[in-house]
Amino acid sequence: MPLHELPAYPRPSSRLAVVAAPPMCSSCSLKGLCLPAGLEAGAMKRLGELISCRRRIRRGDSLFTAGAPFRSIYAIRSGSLKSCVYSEDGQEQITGFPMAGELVGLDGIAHGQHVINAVALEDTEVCVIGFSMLEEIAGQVPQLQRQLHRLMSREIVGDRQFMMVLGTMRADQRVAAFLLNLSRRFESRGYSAAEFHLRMTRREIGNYLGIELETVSRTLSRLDDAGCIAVDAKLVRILDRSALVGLLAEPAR
Amino acid sequence: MPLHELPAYPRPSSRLAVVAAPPMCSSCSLKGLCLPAGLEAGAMKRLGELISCRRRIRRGDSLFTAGAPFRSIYAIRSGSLKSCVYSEDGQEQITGFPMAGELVGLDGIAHGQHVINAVALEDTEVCVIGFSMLEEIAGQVPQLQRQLHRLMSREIVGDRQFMMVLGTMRADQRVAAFLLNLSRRFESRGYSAAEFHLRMTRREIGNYLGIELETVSRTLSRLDDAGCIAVDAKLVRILDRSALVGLLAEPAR
DNA sequence: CGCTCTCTTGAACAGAATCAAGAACGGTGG
DNA sequence: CCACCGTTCTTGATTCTGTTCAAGAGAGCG
Repeated sequence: MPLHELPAYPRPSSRLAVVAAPPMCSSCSLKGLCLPAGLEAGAMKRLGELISCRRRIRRGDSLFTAGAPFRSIYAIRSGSLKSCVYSEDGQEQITGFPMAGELVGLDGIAHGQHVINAVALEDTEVCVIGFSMLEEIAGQVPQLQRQLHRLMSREIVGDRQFMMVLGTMRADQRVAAFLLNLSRRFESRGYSAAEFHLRMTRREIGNYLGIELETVSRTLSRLDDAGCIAVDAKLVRILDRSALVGLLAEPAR
Repeated sequence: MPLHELPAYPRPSSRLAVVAAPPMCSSCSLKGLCLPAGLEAGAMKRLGELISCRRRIRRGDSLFTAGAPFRSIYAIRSGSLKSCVYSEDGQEQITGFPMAGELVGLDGIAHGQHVINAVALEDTEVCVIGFSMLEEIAGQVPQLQRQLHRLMSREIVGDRQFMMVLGTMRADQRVAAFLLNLSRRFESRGYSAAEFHLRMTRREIGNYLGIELETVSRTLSRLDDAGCIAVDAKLVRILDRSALVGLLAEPAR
């Protein structure tokens, strides 16, 4: 069954935007990817205490916007987001497409208010984690502290590696790198690595990759013609993974 | 007196690469920028305890390389570095030019070993901060914990904002943004915002900005002709700051 | 059902890369 | 102190990748 038909998670029946039900990290299927990764039972219980509530964001709505006061970070339970920054003249730059199991909002720690915007690409649910409480408990539970640091560091590493994409790659390599990245992340969430649904538009992909939407479209068509992938609108199937990997190994721009 | 003639800090007379003398954050002129920023006396003392030693790196030598086990982070006392990642085929991507008062090595937390390389652009001195000890003391000193998180978050925010440069800007805008960024950072360290010395080559600037070194050279010449800046080899004077800022506001690529 | 947004594809154009050559600089050793 | 070498930098000519402009097809939504 293709990914886009799967209900990511059963919807709670409540229509409230904020869901009060205690989420319980220990029973969450994402615990291996998220903040509780590697925590022993006791530490996981402490972590559970501080997850005050869940919040649902409808497609197109913001989880937080630049300038908003920073109080919480968010663990994505289901769905996906785009995180983006805006220049003074309103130009958008998408800096990532966080998905289930990933943490967003870490940008707010620096100055006490968010610098980045997080917009839902589809209906999305997050666990709200009060940050001052998280810091307090992290001070008592070294495992949790370490995991928080690991995740922040991973963010830095990911950003740095993405600079390689923006700094050195041709358009077709950027698109290939993007598809391979999505594939890997879907796979580590238990979905197919070979077939997935793009939640973002060509324009958003292009913006993220530093190329125009027409170039994204053309590149996808060309990779399709070459038999590397099969594109049907937002549905992508990876037919020849090694060809994509090979593209990245090419001498580059 | 132009910046490049100023001795950044008095050199210790010892010729050893590792300097044992206790550095004392409280008396360091960079304490307002670095890890001790905002710490009260007690917390600063605890921080001082865990700075085991200083280390000097000669121009061209590495502070750490990708793959090296992660044990410490480093606070730059004087000098400057380039941090870079390499692809499997050896392609370099420079991800930043950290300077005095900034922290490097945070990339290592994620996987217990460094992912990034840090190479000295000039003779450089750093304070070595054992990370497990830092985490331990941060657990006891909330102020320090908060400051560590702030600095990691700042790293993330800076990376995201730099993606705007790589993703949306023309070559001349990238160069202008680069110069303005350097200017601001020199200024916050007490140096002139209008006149400074580039510690990196045109090739390194181009690599960082995702353009070719010829384009960097041409752009600098053009900005010079336009009267925005005066370039004499590695010495840059900013003559018309608002013109540079105006460039950034232009509709972009 | 019609509207808007998204996507694809083509043609012309432009900005930056590449190739090339010479000048300037910095370090080394005679 | 100066000649030499390699590296860095500048500048020009040419090429090419990707952008821009344009038009039509397709999909989603009220």
